[in-house]
Amino acid sequence: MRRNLSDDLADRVRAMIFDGQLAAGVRINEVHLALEMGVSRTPLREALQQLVAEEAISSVPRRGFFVRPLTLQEAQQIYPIRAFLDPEALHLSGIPDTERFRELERTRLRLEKARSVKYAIALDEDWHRMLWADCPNSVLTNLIEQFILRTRRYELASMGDPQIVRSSAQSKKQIQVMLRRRDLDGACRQLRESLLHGGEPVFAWLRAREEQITK
Amino acid sequence: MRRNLSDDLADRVRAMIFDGQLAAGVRINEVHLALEMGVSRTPLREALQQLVAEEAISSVPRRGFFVRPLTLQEAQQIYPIRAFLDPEALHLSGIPDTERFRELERTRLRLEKARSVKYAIALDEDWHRMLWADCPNSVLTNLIEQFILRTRRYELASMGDPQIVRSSAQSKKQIQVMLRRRDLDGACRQLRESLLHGGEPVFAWLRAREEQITK
DNA sequence: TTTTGTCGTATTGTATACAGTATGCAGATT
DNA sequence: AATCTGCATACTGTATACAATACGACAAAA
Repeated sequence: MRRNLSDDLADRVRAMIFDGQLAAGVRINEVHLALEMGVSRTPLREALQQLVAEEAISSVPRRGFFVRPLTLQEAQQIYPIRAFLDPEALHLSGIPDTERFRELERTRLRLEKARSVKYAIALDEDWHRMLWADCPNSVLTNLIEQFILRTRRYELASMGDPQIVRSSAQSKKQIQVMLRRRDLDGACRQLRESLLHGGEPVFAWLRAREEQITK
Repeated sequence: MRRNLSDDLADRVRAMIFDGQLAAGVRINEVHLALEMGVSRTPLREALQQLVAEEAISSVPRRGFFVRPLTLQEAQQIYPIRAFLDPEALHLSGIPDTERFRELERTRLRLEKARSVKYAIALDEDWHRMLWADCPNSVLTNLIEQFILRTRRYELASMGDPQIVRSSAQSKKQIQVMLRRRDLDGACRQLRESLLHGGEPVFAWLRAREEQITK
């Protein structure tokens, strides 16, 4: 099904935000950006509205669209939410089948060897998606996908080194072990812990940065 | 801060969907609707995109916008989500202060006496909002607000009688009692149960309706 | 009778034009 | 010097115009 220009634009602008081409906090000039992207303002505005719904940008009536800044406060609110969404989805998924176990392990190993940050983050996301791949509640999984986008932005910004992403490798292994033992509740608890602590490097980075700005 | 026309339109169209003026499943004719509302297509389309983000309508490229149908399947996915979002928010809010207790009780009493369905639903929503009024995680509360909109549509459609809304009155009372006893965890559990069962009348209505359609 | 193809029309997608408003600067006023 | 006021300008908000496409009706062929 062919998509609209607006949808493609949303992807492109999101990418520009994620890789810093559109810096956090800046005002988006619709005329400039439309010209730069070779489209008119109408579909661009529609794309920007989508990104507003994703909370990637904000809209101030009669002032324009702004790339939302990354704040410690927001990060500290987002990660705890994933910490109960993901386990809930895992719980509804049940114990993975053998095929899924293979995929989990394969992804985990690739993640250990990953060199680039972007790739490591993508693998980390994939690993998490596999945990609730069989979740029958698609409203819930769509919700998690939304939050994956929101956390991705923070992780891309804060991780200068794939090392940090891999720091959660140990807990991944542990979760897989518990699942293999068919201890679903235990795995959920472990996943919750993992996600709660997973935000720490991001928080640290934000704290350091906010102190820099203050001084 | 003055809002844009698009935002007002979003409210108006949402209201038209909620009260059935725009029936579930129908295709939205942009030209007609824009004419009818006395505006041009541009801000109307922007409004419709907002409603797409709220999952009130869906968009099929080159075919148009459609009012999303109400399905048993979706209802059965939405209510369980609120059943863990709301308690989480209550948990983060902590025990309400005395002022909030008064508000809770006042709202609960009004709800018992409510005559119209719309009013009863509004009071029910307000009562729930008060439970997590002190929740510091605004990302979470915004999320719940989104889901309140989604459940509201189902409740407005299914409840021909304020009686049904009041059916959860007993558990409200119980939750308040537990909070007064400063048993936060107990109240959260009770709230979870209440929300899980709260969907039942809606499910029953949808089941009955879907059978009607099938036969 | 069914199917397929073509054409006209209605409708969405995109571009452009116009209107209204926020912003910054120059000069005036205290 | 500081603040205010008016104006020019750049930008967003909305309307309109144009392009592309989906859909239905009708006709021709199997």
